[in-house]
Amino acid sequence: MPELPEVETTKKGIQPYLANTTITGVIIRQFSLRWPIANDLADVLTNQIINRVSRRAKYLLIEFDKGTLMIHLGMSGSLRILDKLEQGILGKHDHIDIELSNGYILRYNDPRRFGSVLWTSDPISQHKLIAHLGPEPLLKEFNAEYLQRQAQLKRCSVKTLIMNGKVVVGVGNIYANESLFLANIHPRIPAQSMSISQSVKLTEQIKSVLERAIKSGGTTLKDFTNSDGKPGYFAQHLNIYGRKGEDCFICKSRIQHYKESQRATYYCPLCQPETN
DNA sequence: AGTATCTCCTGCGTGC
DNA sequence: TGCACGCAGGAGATAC
Repeated sequence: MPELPEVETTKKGIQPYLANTTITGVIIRQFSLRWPIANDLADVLTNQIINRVSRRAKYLLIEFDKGTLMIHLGMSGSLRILDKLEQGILGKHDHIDIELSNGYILRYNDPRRFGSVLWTSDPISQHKLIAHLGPEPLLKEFNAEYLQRQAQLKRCSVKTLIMNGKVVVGVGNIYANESLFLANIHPRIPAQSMSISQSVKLTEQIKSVLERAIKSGGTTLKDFTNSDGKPGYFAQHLNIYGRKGEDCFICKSRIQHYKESQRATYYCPLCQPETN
């Protein structure tokens, strides 16, 4: 399940193979993703030159003179660069191949098909899936003062707050759990009840956990063409996520679990008190 | 208008 | 061994 660090790692991995190449062909084997693939996508992309690859929230953006290809990996999507020897080996759920003038192929695989591949000729910042998004978590505009201000405007829990893409992008369920643990904040407290010092700790920990995950994801970059296409947090040490009933690494309390907005939520009752 | 719930999908773990 | 089942989750759409 790619979160922001996995998307960033993917961007860094594919960028060197894509920039300044021409798309020579596109093979689409499965049109039914989160949104249907446009029937003319292959025609639109073929013969276009890729200018650069960027990222906004969890969208990978492949930029051309005429527009942008927006790729979201959803829950289970991945992108791989394949060299000539690998191109004949087709795996299950290999939905799209984008053939490049340098001989490599960019292959999109997505078992659960929650992802999307969309073309837009709009200025990307004005696209409806992008325009309303909150700040990038690693930029300065995401800070304690900002988060505190947003928290005052919302009637939801602090966990729901930081997972809201209009407030801040890229904080998925795993990193929401981890950053709240590291900031010693109970996930269920009302956002409005957060103190300034808690906002400070929370923004710091969100940035820290994402930055560390990106760094560890980077270790897979060197064999990106041969990797399984799923770099990321698996290699990373998780303090709280998925550890229901196990002992907290800090205080040895038993880690608790409940569901919040249909999402698995974990916390340590001692490290993350529900009252201040 | 702001929140909460629903929804898409396949792979995996569990229990019989 | 195999089957049925429940669960997992990003985030837009839909329902309140």
